[in-house]
Amino acid sequence: MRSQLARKPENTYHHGDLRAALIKAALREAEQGGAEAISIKALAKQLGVSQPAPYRHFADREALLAAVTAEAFRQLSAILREAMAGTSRQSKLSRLAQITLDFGLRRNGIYRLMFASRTVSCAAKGSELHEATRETFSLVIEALEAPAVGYLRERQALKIWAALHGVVMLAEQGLFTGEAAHATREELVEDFVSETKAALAAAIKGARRRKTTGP
Amino acid sequence: MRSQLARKPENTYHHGDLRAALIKAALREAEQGGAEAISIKALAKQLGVSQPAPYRHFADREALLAAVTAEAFRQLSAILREAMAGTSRQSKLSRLAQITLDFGLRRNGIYRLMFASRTVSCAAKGSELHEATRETFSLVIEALEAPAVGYLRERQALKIWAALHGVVMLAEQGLFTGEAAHATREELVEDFVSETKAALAAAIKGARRRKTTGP
DNA sequence: CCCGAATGTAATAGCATATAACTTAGAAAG
DNA sequence: CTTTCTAAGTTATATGCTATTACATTCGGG
Repeated sequence: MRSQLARKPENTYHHGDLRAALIKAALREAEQGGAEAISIKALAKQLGVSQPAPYRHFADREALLAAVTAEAFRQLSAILREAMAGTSRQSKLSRLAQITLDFGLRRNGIYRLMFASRTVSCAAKGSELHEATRETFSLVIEALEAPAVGYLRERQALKIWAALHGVVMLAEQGLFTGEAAHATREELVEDFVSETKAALAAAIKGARRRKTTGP
Repeated sequence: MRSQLARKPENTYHHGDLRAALIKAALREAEQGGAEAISIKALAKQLGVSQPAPYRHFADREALLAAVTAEAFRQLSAILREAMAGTSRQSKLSRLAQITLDFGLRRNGIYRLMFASRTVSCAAKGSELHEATRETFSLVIEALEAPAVGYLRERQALKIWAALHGVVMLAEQGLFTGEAAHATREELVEDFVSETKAALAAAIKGARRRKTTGP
């Protein structure tokens, strides 16, 4: 492995680490315009290499997009993990939710790349991208700290995760800026957080009862 | 205005209604591959006209996408409206939710065009597309039949609408097909539906109390 | 030191968007 | 009925992106 130089070290035939540089630059491009804003040609020009050079590292555009998307998921995971580290047990979920919302709105191009493209759904099971997405989701389950049976937690995790993405989506569409938006995105997210907690608590209670009194 | 013929009436210089035919054909293309699958050139070929012909009806590709997206929203509205017509007051919301989920999964290319592209968020306030999206959303509010103050209904409508789209998104990503998917998409949607109803009922109760006992 | 693999370049094919200049059909006015 | 104007379509072309092929260079291991 060579060191991860962001730029070509000037007048050298080889770039240093073109693969990493491509992903980094592509992420920057996608920041505004999403996947559509990622152009192999433009990236090559930016990095001072010839157009076909990127094809030495990625089979085609889709492969680059997949790698970029995986990197984006890892970044989100890192942000979430760090934020949740210094947070009390009971406010972990709220923090995860608000940070995801913020990420989805501020870095919306990236967000669309991650959740709204076909790239993800086409990712094979063992692929880098597939692993990255599952790892992010596992943080959601983690945030739902509770002495619950696995599948109860997973169900609530799925729900809060889904709700969260829905809010980002609608916010993007401008459904909150309308004349009759009597709730902020943050409020809605907080609603979902508390409903999730309540539902999980109720489910646990129900499960215990069934366990002690029999099925 | 000329009649809305789907195909070119053979050997005529003019098409008949190229604009409508383009939207129809584009919608068919997007069914599988989303917005990316829509190619002006390919559409022109399909309809038997020259490549630049579509530009007489749409300024550029974006404009065509916007029109197609608006049409998709109108179709969804029509489906929802029809389904809800013959449904009891209390199961309207559930029906709307399940039908939207089904639409999002079966016609996923179209769905991504509607909710996951930048086309919608860029739509100007008075535009055809903007109107179409707001009309669809108004059906959600309508489905939440309840003697509630407007903004209470709207808040819950936003929530269920968001949650719904999140479920579609995750389903697309394959988060339900994993080894540990202990809940179907339909079950999650039903969860959201009942939680929404409960939350709305609670909110109404709270509002009444504040009204009678003072703020 | 040399050879092979990895990585980059130049040239080019193919497809899509979009524009310009020209043509035709149809309708409206005289 | 003819003239004329406009909407709608055509051919030709410029530009930009993806991707492939054949060739060149660098680097590291034997």
